[in-house]
Amino acid sequence: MNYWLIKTEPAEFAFADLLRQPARTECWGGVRNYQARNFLRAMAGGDLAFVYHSSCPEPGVAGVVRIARPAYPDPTALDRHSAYYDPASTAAAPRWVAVDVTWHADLPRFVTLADLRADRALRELIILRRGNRLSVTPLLPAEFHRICWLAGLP
DNA sequence: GCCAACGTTGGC
DNA sequence: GCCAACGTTGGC
Repeated sequence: MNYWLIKTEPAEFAFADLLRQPARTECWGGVRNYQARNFLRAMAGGDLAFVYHSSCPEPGVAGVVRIARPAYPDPTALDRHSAYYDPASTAAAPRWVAVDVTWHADLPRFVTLADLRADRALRELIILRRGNRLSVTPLLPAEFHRICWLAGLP
């Protein structure tokens, strides 16, 4: 079991929007950074990930998803009408990947960015590093469980 | 391979 | 809107 943190802009797609998707499942694509892509590739079915809201009035951790389907070619990269279309990616040689994520748990408490920064146990969290921009990052099991605790999960 | 220019991210 | 930080691009 591996643990992850994935970013989204809630104005585009918020954690709560998962509840309105068929089977509470969404294709998580559009990642266009090689390091983040490699983390997507490293995900296994059943892994858990926090969904983090960024570029919004209250940045922070909003919920937990489970990886329902591991990496496959990102359909948005091949779709001419998608904002994430990449002409350098082809069906024969796909450059980008997506995973499917399924709703796993709501959080009793929204964990703000300030909460994360204030917690000494989370000092090494990748997204707290200066200048970090990765939209997909791994979490240590201890970090995952610490954030669960901050969120009021059992 | 270097590196300047440019674009993007994301908190504030 | 600002700006720091970083990734990518492309000329050389």
